[in-house]
Amino acid sequence: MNLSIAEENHIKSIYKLQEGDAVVTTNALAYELDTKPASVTDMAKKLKEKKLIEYEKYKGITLSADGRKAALQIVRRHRLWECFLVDKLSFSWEEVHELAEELEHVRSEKLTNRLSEFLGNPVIDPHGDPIPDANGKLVKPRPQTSLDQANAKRLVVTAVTDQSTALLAFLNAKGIKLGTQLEIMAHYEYDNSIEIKVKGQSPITISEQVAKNIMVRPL
Amino acid sequence: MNLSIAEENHIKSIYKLQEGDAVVTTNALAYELDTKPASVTDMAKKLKEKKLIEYEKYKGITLSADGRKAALQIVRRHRLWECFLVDKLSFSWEEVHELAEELEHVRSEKLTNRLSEFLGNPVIDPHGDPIPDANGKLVKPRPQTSLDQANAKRLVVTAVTDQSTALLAFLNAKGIKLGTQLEIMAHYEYDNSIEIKVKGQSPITISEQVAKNIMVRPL
DNA sequence: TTTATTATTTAGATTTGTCTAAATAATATT
DNA sequence: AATATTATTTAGACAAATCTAAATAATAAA
Repeated sequence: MNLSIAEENHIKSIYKLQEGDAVVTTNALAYELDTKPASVTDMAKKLKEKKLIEYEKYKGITLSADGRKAALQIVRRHRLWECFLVDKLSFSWEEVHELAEELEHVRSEKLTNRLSEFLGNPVIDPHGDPIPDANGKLVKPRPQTSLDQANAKRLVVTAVTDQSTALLAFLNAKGIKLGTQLEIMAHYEYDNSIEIKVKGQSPITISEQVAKNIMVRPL
Repeated sequence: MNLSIAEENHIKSIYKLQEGDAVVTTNALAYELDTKPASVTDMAKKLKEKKLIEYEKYKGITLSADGRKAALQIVRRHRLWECFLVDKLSFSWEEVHELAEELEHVRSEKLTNRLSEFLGNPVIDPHGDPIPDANGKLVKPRPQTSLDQANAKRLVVTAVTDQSTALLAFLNAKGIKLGTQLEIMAHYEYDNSIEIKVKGQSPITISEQVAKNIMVRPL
């Protein structure tokens, strides 16, 4: 099955939005791909034709077994290239996504596998996300860590360990709750405070104590 | 100036066929790109519009200064990726061209320059062709060598040192003359004979003596 | 449960890159 | 020079991927 770049991008985004088995909505996919809902509908018909997704009018999209396999290959290539860029070419976290976005579309199993070998068959990428192996097997989903020792840049809040009203009030005031997406802007060694940016807001600084009680996982 | 993949491929092929300053013909370019003359005409109009080529109806194509600059960047990327594939991922000569053909279209100067650095800023690629530097400067064109010690796979005949009628008759019979494109299929250590394939013909074996008198350079 | 709102799809258009078939220009042959 | 051949261009068509505007379905609100 030979996929175009557009088809690959759709498959990849469906995989991302599914997060397991959820049904993906036309609008959500259009937003994710920075395109229009009408375009997504067009593509959905095509991908259904190719048996890569399950799709019925107005009922949303899920990947078929074949679609999931394809998605995992694309994700594998993307994350391996990110490793390459960071480990070998000294790029930093935040620069690599865009480049990997292009490199991932070079569809050669031999290249992919040799690249993986060259990198020492890494199992997580620089953002903390797991890299599927050649058969599409993923290592167990990355465990959550407390925000103060997260090593990925973009995170999502999964839990808050201290349930004190004081902390919850603070988090509430800052617009932080379960599922909130954060970006780590800086660590300040002096007091281990962390500057974070909540999606769509301006950056704020939080103390080590607060950070220790916020559980996160890489986005 | 943001070029599409199709535009880049045309620019690159024009550069290749120009070999310095020759005028490139619509048919030759179509053949090189495995496309149709009508398509080349269409693209020529577009590239002229973008001021990357000089082109007048029925008068053939040459690169403009800007076009040459663009071509050199593409060639640089292509050849660096070939180095990477051979030096780091242990691919062999003949496998890398196709892959580099795809990788070359990732247009990021930063990536290109870091890759070059990572490889030790090589000046020739695995086929013996020079790699333009970040400014588009090429090291002196690779010197011709005799066919028996050529280390690149695809070659073009540049001279024949022995002018004996016997040799010329032999070459003539085999369809080999100045400008003929050859491909080395195998070296036989036993008697240093070489199996070569003339473009469009079936492979033939030539003796060391003949090979010593055919001068070639990498294609 | 009717109405308003939001989500999704359809219909038809657009852009890019390509093609075929026919027309025209350039070149070679007689 | 007239004619044949080859090279190139034009005209019109097509597929892929996208879009806008309008129509329709699903969902939420009154």
